[in-house]
Amino acid sequence: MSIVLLARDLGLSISTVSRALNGYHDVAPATKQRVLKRAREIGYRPNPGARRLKSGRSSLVGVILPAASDGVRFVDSVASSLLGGVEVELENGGYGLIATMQTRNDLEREAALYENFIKGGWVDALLLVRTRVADPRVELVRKAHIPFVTYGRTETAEPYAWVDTDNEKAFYLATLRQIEFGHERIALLNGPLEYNFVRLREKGYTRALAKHRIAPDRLLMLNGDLSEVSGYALCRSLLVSAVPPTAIVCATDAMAIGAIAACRERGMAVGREISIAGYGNSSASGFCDPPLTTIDHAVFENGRHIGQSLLRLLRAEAKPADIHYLEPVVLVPRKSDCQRK
Amino acid sequence: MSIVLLARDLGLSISTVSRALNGYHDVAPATKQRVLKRAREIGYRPNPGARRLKSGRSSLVGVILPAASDGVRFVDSVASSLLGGVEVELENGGYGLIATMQTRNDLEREAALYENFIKGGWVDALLLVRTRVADPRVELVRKAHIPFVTYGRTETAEPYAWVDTDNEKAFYLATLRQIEFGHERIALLNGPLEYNFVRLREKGYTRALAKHRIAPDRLLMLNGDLSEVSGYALCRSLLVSAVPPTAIVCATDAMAIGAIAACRERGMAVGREISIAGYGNSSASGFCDPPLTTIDHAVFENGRHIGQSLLRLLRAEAKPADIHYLEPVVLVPRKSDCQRK
DNA sequence: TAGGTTATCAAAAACGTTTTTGTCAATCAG
DNA sequence: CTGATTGACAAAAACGTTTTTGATAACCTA
Repeated sequence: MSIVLLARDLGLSISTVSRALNGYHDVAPATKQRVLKRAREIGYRPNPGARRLKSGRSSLVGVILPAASDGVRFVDSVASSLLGGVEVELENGGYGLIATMQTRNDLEREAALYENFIKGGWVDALLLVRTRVADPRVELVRKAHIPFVTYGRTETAEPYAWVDTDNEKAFYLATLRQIEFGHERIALLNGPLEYNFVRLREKGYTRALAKHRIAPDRLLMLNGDLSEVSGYALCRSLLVSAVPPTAIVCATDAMAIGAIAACRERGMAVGREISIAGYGNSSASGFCDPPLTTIDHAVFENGRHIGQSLLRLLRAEAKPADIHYLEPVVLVPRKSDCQRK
Repeated sequence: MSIVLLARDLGLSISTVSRALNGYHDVAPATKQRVLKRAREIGYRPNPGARRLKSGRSSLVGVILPAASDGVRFVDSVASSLLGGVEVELENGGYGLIATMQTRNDLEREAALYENFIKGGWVDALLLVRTRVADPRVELVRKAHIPFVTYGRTETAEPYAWVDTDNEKAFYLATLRQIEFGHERIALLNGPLEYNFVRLREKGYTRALAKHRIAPDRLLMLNGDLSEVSGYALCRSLLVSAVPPTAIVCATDAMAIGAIAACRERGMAVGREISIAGYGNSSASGFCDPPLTTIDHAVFENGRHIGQSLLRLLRAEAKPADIHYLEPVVLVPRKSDCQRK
């Protein structure tokens, strides 16, 4: 019974205190200041359950972090920066960010988890990460009539709010660089095809090839998970093939590091005899041997854009269809790729 | 008005429905089944705000994830596995896990954040990660009278519930291995001294030295953050010193990878001319050149222990003082360390 | 000066649960 | 057969807010 105590202490009614606290205009400026001051002194904190119950708002944005399975660990790669950026922006708008984990990743479980999270009424808006090409989550969330922003796009008819990194451009650039180095047999070590960013990276790759009239070779486009192990295994299989590639672009720095290990094992000098590029500009990428040519993308900035977008949606300042942001990428040239021998 | 709808539909009173749903014993088994069945059909979901408001329980455990600053990125390293383990166990007990981010890491902000999180009343229990030697958070949380478990220990008089990895043992083992290789000048690249695990790793290191009557050399015990950049910089400074070490044990695999890069730069063959070991058994550690000798610790298992401990605390099956678990570690020998030349 | 605005505050009704207390019949012990 | 116990349900009072509606006085306009 906290607000009544505060009201009694101030000699005011609960309603006036509530309205003062929530910045309504029908309370005298002097009283408002008095209430605010006393509330701070007394350490008054509105009960979020009660507030949520009455007003239907929780001032919280939610995100469900995908399971760490198959080497595709969202949390371990960019979550920290991304969510940091989101949080910073939301904080300005008076919102908080809560996350929960998705331990299993079968579809039924996933749907149930999202249902619970939304219907549970803990959050006012949602952030969807790791979007898939066909992603049932966006329909699910849309039906719940709760504002949401996706990090990464998906294939759906209805418009929705998204923020994404320019994956296609990234792989267009990386591939183009290899072509300019004189390479023609360029392999692509990519991730699981269900993810939308994987498709986009493939698209960028093929577009670069097409520009220079190089026929894409299906045998050079391999898909694994995004881990070092996978990069190692796929690269190995490439190297023993009849006509091995002279350059390899990888979906992640981790894969590239695995690929480098595979080359080393076969006695091939990466950055001299074979060309390798990664993606992500991970902290390790500058310290492997040779230092990895990679793509830098501003994850934190993406997070901030997401945060701003969520606020605009929550304040009804914009419609989902109006919110699209594509973060540019920049190629970081280092020593792992080279002129064709 | 959801439970009243359900009650009306069933021709029962709200109280009976509520008691049936919450498994009280004063409702006939037949009625209970009927209620449960209909509730599932109708898709009834108790409003968590209302429940929390009335009962004071939210069935949620919270964790605040530290900011990604100074290269010390908790989220990016172990959070995914750890929280996965926690979640899996909590789920069995009917609890959920929610996390929020700590974007700034000054002490006042931190205290305010924890205050809000607890007093806000969103969670029934707390998980504290990244414990420091003197950690104001445990006092803060204790005073709030909310059950909590720490991942990592801290120095405090009062007993508390903790789960930890055997950091001391890990560095005892890693250092011992170097000594057995014949090394005497063994450097330690460690993290920020404010963290408790950093102290413990130092302790393990000095204990191993002491066992073989090697005087610890302060000039060989360096502290940075836990990143590749830091490992690189610190190793570099060591190599140009008057009497460089012949072996280096590092607080993280990332630091070790940085250190390897520094050695390579100076033309020193790691694993032949100089001995380097890491910690964490990160996915990259097996693929660097040379593959890194490191320490494996079961993060997911730790998470499960934390989850179980939280449940025991929440059910008042145990006192905090009774909950202590030290996860064993295992050394993973690879090629980055070697006999002294 | 009379009637209508406006500014400032208060009363009271919700929001959807849980929990305490109460009711009524059926069962039991002696 | 009677008084006490138990089993199964219902009534109603909270929990701490927000919001709708009302009230009062002070201020305008004509």
